[in-house]
Amino acid sequence: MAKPAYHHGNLRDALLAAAIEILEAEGLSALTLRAVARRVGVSQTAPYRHFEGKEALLAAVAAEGFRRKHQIQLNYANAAPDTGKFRAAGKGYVAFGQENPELLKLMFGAVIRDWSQYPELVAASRVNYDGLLAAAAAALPEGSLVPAETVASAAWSLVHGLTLLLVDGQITPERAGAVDQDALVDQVLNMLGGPPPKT
Amino acid sequence: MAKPAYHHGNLRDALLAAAIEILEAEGLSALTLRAVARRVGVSQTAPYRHFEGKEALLAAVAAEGFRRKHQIQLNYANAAPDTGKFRAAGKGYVAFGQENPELLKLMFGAVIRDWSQYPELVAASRVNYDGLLAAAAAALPEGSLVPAETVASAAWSLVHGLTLLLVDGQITPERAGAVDQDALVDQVLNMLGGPPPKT
DNA sequence: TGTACATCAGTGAACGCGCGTTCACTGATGTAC
DNA sequence: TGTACATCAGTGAACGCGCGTTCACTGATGTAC
Repeated sequence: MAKPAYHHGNLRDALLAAAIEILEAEGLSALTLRAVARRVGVSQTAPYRHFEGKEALLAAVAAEGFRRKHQIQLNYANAAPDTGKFRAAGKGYVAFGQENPELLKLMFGAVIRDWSQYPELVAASRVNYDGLLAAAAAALPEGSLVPAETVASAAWSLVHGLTLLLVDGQITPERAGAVDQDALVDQVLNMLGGPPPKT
Repeated sequence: MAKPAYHHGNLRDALLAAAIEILEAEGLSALTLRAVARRVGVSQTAPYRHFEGKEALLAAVAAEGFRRKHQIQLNYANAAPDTGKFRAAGKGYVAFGQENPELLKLMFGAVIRDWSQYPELVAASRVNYDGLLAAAAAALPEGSLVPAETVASAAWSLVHGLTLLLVDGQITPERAGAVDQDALVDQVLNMLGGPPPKT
């Protein structure tokens, strides 16, 4: 295992992991096929054994991003009581975005032009979206006049925007009048669907 | 005016306009100094007379973006009655983003690493933010327990996220259970701060 | 009004670089018998 | 168990390309007298 074998054994996964590391450390413009190969310690043409080309690698990275994000949101929700699962999933979203801001932007940006070419990506994002919808439905008070789809879209928008504005430094605790970032996130989430509870 | 003079006369503005056109038509990766010069019909080194380098051009483009966005939001707010100005400014945000999605991402993305190097950019974004804060304060019911900063941050997050998810095709009227995009935006905006009014 | 000259905007050739992708190849693996 | 051979993962040289930036330059403008 120590010395590099001719056959890597798990090159595809290693390339994906390296790509995400480069993405977060140096940004999208530094994420090149050659840089990924370099980081794994393999020749610059080796990635073509596992990906059709650069865009296919990016699509696989994005799909992996959706899987990781979904898992984090599940973890957050599972750790919360029933009444707090929807909010907890939102906090998981923010947490994922703060650890992987560039990945999040790749997942939602227009870098991958035609998603239909990458079923793995479509599937991973679909699983994540279905989780959102189910959580929104479960969080609705019974007899609600608002459909779950609307709540889901609004919650998604709020959390997505908050995450991006936080990681880009546009919203800060200072600007938002909050003592720290946790309080900031709570205050913003409280604004969805009603005034904050009077404590 | 018809034939190209040796001195352009307004090259700086022409370069900015060309840069925005390229950005929206072909994306950030196509936005190169050479492409901008080409589009204006000037030698590839001419931009250096007006910008220190590529990043300075990008910063000027982002600043122009903030100015345009601010103006559109003002136009929307001015056309609305007092009670609807805050919401109208939000709709102006969405409208700007739909016409200039790549520009919006450049303005808020991490492409320009150190804003402090570009006072024009800091000033333009500041003006825009101050407008948000003032509109949020004006929209608060008297005696509100929620500070304007919190409302501003939540509204900004909601509208920013909605805009990006719309232009990236992640939220659609179909997914959100809305008849069309106007209705979708209204429904999502209604979710801020309380349940929708029973019509 | 005319001229000398400083200033400044734009030119065009050139540099070094890293990129995505292709190609013919070689080394390792696993299967048939 | 041993051997022949097909398969497949990874190699390394090479291609053409567009990029940001530099340099010495030239043409146009405007000001001093």
